[in-house]
Amino acid sequence: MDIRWLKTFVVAAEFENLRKASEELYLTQPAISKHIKRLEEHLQIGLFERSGKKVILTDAGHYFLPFCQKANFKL
Amino acid sequence: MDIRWLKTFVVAAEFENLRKASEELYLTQPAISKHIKRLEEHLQIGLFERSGKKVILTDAGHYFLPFCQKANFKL
DNA sequence: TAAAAATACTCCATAGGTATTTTAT
DNA sequence: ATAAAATACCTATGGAGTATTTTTA
Repeated sequence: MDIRWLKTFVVAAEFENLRKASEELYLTQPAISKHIKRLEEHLQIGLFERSGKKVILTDAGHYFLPFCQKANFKL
Repeated sequence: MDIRWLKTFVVAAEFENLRKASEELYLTQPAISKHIKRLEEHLQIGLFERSGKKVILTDAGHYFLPFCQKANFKL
């Protein structure tokens, strides 16, 4: 698992908007989608609820977020 | 950067022996060598001193190890 | 000379991109 | 209609393996 997936998750969760996250991280929107998807698969947890063009944190996502923020990814 | 590189570093550092680390992690010895090499490149820090068939932690490696052990890699 | 690490190579998986499609507003 | 996310496809990189070479103890 790539540590950058976590950074992507944090930014995406803070914006609750993948396109904005992609700009923040200098990546494309599809790249962000894939990071999130692979993180969810890896953890076997749904982090975002998709309802069309909205993306909102699930309960699990809310639980996981501060843990990731704290880790801070200085590596 | 793959989070498994860190796990590999911890095990390799504890054994100071890449072959043993490879057995512990169910990987091959060349795979371990590459993990370490890429982690060093990524961090731009030498973690092990190579003197032929010995592999010993550098000062930086000693400094970095407890940080990685603490992180624990539950993800 | 035996054992440990590094290197060369091959194969396959995945990261990231562009282009496109889907869908909710 | 517009804008956001997902999907399809492509290329390049990297991960892990086997086989081999290097090195020193």
